[in-house]
Amino acid sequence: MKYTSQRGTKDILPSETPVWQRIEASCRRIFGLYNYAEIRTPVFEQTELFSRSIGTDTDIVSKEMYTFEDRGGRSLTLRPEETAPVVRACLQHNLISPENITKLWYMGPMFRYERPQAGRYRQFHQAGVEAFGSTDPMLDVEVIDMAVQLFREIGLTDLEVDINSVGCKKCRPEFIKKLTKYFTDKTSDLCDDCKKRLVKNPLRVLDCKIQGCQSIIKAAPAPVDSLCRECEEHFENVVACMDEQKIKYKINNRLVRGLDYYTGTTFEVVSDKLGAQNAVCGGGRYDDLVKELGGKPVPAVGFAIGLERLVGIIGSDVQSPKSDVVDVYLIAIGEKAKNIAFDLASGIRKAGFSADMDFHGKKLKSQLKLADRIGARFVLILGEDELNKGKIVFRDMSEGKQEEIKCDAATIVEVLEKNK
RNA sequence: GCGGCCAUGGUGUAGAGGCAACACAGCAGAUUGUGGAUCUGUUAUCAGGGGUUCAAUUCCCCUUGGCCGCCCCA
Repeated sequence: MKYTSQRGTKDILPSETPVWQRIEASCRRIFGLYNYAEIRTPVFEQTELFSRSIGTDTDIVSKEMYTFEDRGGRSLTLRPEETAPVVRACLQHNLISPENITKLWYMGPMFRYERPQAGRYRQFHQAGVEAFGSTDPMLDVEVIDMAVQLFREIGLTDLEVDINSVGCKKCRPEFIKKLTKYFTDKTSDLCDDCKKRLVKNPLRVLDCKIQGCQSIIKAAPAPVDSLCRECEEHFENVVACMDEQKIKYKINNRLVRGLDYYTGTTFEVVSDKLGAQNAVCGGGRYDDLVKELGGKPVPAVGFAIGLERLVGIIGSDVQSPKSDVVDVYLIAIGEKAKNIAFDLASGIRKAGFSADMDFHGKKLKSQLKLADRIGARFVLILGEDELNKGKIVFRDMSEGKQEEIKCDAATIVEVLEKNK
């Protein structure tokens, strides 16, 4: 094969689009129920927007961005995530302020240059929300609840919500200091990766799955124990509100996210049906990002859902919806009949019935076979005999009965309405 | 960026150092213009390049791609 889709990219074929459409419809519905409005931003932005917001030392920025120079010498990057572009758009169009709440949702392709594997692609799709303008813990819970409701609507069970707090600008540095101190005299017992992490991003050591490290991590200080008063109070309120709303969750004090802009609450929704990449949804608070990108300080919470992963979970346990059937299949024999059929098809469609016909000049038998295969409910047959009589055969495919009716669009539509 | 496994018709799979097999799908046909069943026929330079050999699709190497894992993330 000469041309194939590029590494890490995938065609979503007609057999799969119904699942996608269902998910997309659910997203629209649920986000709408919470009064979030859709926003669409370009797929590329100036590179600096991402390096500034996500953090220069993160994996995303240091090695996963699709960055290129355009003909005008600008450094552009295909968006690896959507939070920064949404903030940029909000600032550019004055959509947010500290005094008002702005609730937005988005859906679309993201790009990250990584080795593809289960649940990971170079072009993948996310649907997400961002709520600006309040530090209210209840807003955190609203956002989490929205994700939970969405998954429920889609019919997913046995998902787990993990939450944690990574602290703010004030208490996080303190915690990192504490953590580094705890690990320094134990470095030799840590795995090689963790030794690197300890220097690059000490928080990530908490996330290590290696057994040897686990035993050390167990006794390590947890972020929740080092929160400042505001962060602690905020987190307690989030948890209390989750309880009140009866949203099931697990406090996971090893949950650390890889994007620098997160502050306070972080959460993930994980599924055990996904293999190594088990998070379907990730999010949290980012109270400093708007200011860092040049706006007034406006706190925010949001999440992103990985649509491929969602499809990955659903694919197995939800029956794929039946493909749409066509109402009428027109069978014409001969050029003259074909012309008339073409015209009739157009009239039938105008009345709101779907119609299709043959473009191969096949025999009656083959055309009938085709009509059967595509699931046509009715077939119209126009051959020599009918043509001479000014009639057309109207055949009900499931009954196997047929009758001759007058060959004009109005009569056909009338009969269709009657048989609906 | 690193590691493991893999690469045969449209699809899913066999196969063996010397004629590439089977199933499904597709198309055509089984007496004139009637679908779903059955039967018949038909569909492959065995991913690309190099090497070993009288002979490679089979063995070896490289490349590319796929799947999975690490890292990280959705």
